[in-house]
Amino acid sequence: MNREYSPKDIEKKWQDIWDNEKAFQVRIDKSKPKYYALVEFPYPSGQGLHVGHPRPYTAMDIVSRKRRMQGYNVLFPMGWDAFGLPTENYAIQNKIHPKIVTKNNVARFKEQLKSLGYSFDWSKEINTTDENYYKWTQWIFLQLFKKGLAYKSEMPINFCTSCKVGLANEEVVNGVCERCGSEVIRKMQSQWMLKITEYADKLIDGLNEVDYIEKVKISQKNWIGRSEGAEVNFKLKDKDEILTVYTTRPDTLFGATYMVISPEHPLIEKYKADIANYDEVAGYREQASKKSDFERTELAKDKTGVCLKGISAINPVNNKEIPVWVSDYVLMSYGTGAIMAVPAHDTRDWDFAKKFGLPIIEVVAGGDVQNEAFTDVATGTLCNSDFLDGLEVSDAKAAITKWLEEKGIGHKKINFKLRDWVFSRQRYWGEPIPIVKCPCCGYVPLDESALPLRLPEVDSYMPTDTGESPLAAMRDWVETTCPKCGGKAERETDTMPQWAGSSWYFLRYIDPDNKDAFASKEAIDYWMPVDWYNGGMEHTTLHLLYSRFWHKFLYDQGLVSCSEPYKKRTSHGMILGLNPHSFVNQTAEEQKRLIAEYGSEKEARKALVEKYGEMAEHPIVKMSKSLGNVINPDDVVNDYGADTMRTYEMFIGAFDVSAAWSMEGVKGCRRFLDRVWKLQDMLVDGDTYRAEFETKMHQTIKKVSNDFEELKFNTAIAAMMALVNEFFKANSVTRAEYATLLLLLNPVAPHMTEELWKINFAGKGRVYQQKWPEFDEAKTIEANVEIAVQINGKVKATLVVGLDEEVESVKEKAHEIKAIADLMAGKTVVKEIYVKGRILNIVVK
RNA sequence: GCCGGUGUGGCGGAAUGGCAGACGCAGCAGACUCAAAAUCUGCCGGGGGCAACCUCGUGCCGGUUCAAGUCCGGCCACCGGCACCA
Repeated sequence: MNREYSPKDIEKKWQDIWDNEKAFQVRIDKSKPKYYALVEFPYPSGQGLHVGHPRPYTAMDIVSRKRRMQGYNVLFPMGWDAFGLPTENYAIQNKIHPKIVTKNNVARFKEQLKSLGYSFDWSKEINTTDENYYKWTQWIFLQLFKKGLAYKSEMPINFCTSCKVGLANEEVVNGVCERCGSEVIRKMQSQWMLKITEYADKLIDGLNEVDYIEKVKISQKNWIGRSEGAEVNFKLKDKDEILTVYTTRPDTLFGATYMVISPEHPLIEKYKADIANYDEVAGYREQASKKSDFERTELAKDKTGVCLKGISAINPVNNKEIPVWVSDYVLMSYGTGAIMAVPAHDTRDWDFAKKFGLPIIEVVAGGDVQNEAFTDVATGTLCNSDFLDGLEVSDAKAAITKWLEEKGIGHKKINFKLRDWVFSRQRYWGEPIPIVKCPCCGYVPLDESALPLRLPEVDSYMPTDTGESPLAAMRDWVETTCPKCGGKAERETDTMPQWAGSSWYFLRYIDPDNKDAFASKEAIDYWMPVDWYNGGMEHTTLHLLYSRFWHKFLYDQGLVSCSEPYKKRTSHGMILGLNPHSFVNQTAEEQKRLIAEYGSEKEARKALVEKYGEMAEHPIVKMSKSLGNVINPDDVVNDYGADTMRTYEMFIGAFDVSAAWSMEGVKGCRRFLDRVWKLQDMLVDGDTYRAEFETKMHQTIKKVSNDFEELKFNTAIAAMMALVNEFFKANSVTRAEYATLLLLLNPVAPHMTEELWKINFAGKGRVYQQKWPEFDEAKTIEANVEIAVQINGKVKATLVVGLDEEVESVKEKAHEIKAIADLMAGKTVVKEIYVKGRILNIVVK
């Protein structure tokens, strides 16, 4: 009898052994195929590790460990995305330097991650707030600046009227300040911008060469929002002026009954004198500018606007005079800031036309345009459109575009929803932007030798009431000399957004201590691209887009050797908690009691909603302190062990779907590991698989190997559980069988399997040094199989046949079964379908 | 409104168009125990039948097929994201 399974006694021990043996440290080794596995590095928040963190980490740890056993040189690094708001806010509240807060949080996170036994190469640890790291973030910014991809622009920021502080989007909740609940307005501020729009096409096209899960590709494409249409010039009546619009529906040009320009459109000021109701228009513009983003969206359905009296336009296709309106449903930031309105075939124009009594002219037949806009482009033919009449929409688009180009009044045009990236934050805890503003030379970049531009010590991290960064108050830091002319100049006081550090971190892991470059050419050529990158769905648009943009830029500068940073991208689901207030999460007794108390389940549910609010209807919710359903990973590791934690995180459900935590489920996984431990007491000699286990062994190796590659960890573990159950039934396991089981299980439960290996297979080294088990396809197939015999598609009997048995023999045997014979009595066989090794379906009449 | 996802036992969830419910949890029964826990073994979708067995069953309605959770068409509900992008 071997000793009890006690994770506490073995887990720390193995973690130390791996550290001492430098088991997972890698260096460039051209004799082996490389494999770069990447997980999103965490933001080290004050709350410590959440049970959601280990899900992707364990998954990629499994992949990494398996790859090593398969002979790959695996890089699996970890670091800290440590600049950010929560740290800064915590620092403000507690008057502790964010550097210290970060240091403490990182220490805690690291200890927690270490306790889970991940095979990270800690020698490559990075931290975005280290000056040796952000030196290179700043360096890349300078390259962008030098190539004209970083520029300054007036942009609105969120500004809290009470705190008098600029807010990040995530600090604005339902249009009010997250902290004080006061109104948030938009305030214009000069901001650094990155010209990501220049890479819009490349970012779409690049998706064709990478292996991302489909929904990630779709969301990237949607975010970039490429649309094809045309720009059309409208003449203003009695003026030498052209108003250009962008439209995706040039085919509906004959239905344009008015035009709309954005409140910010320069036309208003230019023709101020001609606009009879200028005061009204200016008032409307004023009102629109005050509207917060929240109001703009909330009031989306209710259209507002003012007609420009004294100004009108000419529709170029029929020379009809049409009015020009101003409305905030037209955005200055998309297209030309002006539209032609076709109320019959655009929902927004239709709403506006109905409200202001503007004419609606049908130009695509097929709908009922007086009652509803007809926007279907797949059906319908053109009407009331002169030379376009009778054409399908797509043909009409081509015809009118050609016509416009011939007449010189319009041309084909592609537009993107993607906007340039607002790269400034009026905050302290971020990378300083290495730019100096000189009264003579304008914006001047620091010399590369001046990097890193360190964050200075300040007295207060609180943003200023002008909306500027706290750095602005540091006069002796701000006041500097111009690198170009040597005259007096001021430093940029904005810092970079949190996205900056994470836009290139995978490049630093491969050569983290390099002093001369962000990474050496040799390291880049060997390790890049990332072979498999897993992360959360919440980062599939922005982070992925931003980092691909930076990488493509570096590629264009010849600084990296591949145009896409990530070969493969997958996503994991969130870990949620059970809502303790929800009816369905009550125990059976409690449910009965509630039904008795309130008369019916419906009434009981209603009562719970009254008591706990709408949330009570949702059985699965985000973990929150107020609900008391937060699970602390440390507790799970303490009570059940890291291996159980890892196993459960993988067994909880399909990897890409959200799952609710269950402590009962954790216990089940611990029981499974206990059984694996106990198997050593059933160990019998045998260097091979026993005949009766051979198929099962090969099947399990195949299943586990394939499932680990496809992120189907739950079914891989289920297969191992089933195998263990078989050994228990036999009350024995051979050494060969047990060894294979331990190797298969090692990526999931590395500590326990190393310990069992050491106890039972002494002298054979570590599990992490072993080869991954192989299977023989031929041996995964059973010689004899049980098939189902159906009559008219319904299973009536089962039958054991040889896999390669002749069809006639199978049929013969089936007809001999009494139940089948009885059912067929007096019927004629229409046909019989035999699917090899699966089913025999006899169709009778 | 648009995009994406999900819907299967009491619960988490399995099922290349081929025996729905693998594996786990909870539950029930038995073994062990003075007893309980732990452990081991068995049962475990609903309805009917003493039983062999019959019958219904994968959100709803229709279709394709010898055969549909799976494919096609039309809905419904919930979740996530985007949201006046012309």
